[in-house]
Amino acid sequence: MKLTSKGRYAVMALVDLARFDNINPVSLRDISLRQGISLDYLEQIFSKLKKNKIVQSIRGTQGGYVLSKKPNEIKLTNIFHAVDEKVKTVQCKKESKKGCNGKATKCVTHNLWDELETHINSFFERKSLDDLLKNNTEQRT
Amino acid sequence: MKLTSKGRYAVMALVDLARFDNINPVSLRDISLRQGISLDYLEQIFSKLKKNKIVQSIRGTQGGYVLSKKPNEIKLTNIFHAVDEKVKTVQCKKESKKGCNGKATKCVTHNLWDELETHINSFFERKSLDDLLKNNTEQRT
DNA sequence: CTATACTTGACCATTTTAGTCAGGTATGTA
DNA sequence: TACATACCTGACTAAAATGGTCAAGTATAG
Repeated sequence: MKLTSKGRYAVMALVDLARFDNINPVSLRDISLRQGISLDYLEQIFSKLKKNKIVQSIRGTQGGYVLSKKPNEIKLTNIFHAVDEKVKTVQCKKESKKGCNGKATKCVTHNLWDELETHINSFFERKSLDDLLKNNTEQRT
Repeated sequence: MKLTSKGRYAVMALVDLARFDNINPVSLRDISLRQGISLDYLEQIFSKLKKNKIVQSIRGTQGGYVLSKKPNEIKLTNIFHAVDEKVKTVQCKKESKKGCNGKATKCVTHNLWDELETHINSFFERKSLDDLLKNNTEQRT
């Protein structure tokens, strides 16, 4: 089980954005430099964040991105969902009530993964961008 | 983030084992047939489980594997650890106190992933093979 | 002595990841 | 109006991880 860097980058970029977008729109180039993330990759990520209405874009010179909601309204769940970072625990398709792996019965672990998914998602559901902002400010020296 | 099938197979196989090993050692061939997991792949998995003293092997005709502890003493944590299924959240090396991604400061999300890891591990820590056995027995019709 | 079943290690196809590259298009400013 | 900035899109790709297979053993019960 692992968390991909796409999700991590998305969170890092949004924290960065949240810190500066009350002044001006923030360009991806700035985020790229500050966070050490490839510009081209950021563009892919922001394209998804935009589709999911987490950020808004402002084109042209001096353009950039701004959050489309307040930091405390943006849950990590929303971010991960936007960039397709999802907790995939089981392959067994949920639709097929019959069972998993072509067996007649549910595989013995089916319920386990369901529980796990719920457990993890509850964590992401609780955390908002705002929480991270605070946390980070405290840490700065 | 996803859970690989190696971890899932390991749990499935061990539940199977726990159900039958009080009678005879259970051969991988039987598990393979019952659970629909490739025999060759099972061998890889059991090699690791054995190294981590979760199962014992008995060679020869009528041989097979048995659990080396009681089901309630085998936590999911142990199983996942044995088959190298770990929750990898951050790439930033923990050793290098300096920071992540070559930055001078910790990346803003560093603590977040640590928290998440703890959160997930606590789930696996609570669950034992025994829990799954009960759960499964109840479900059988 | 032979069938069964564990043991080991090399190998491989496919998929996913983490990007890069090459073009655009829109728009504020000079 | 020109042009620099910055968003936008899609195709492409190297490297790693995944989910196995294959081959050649070794140990032991019967």
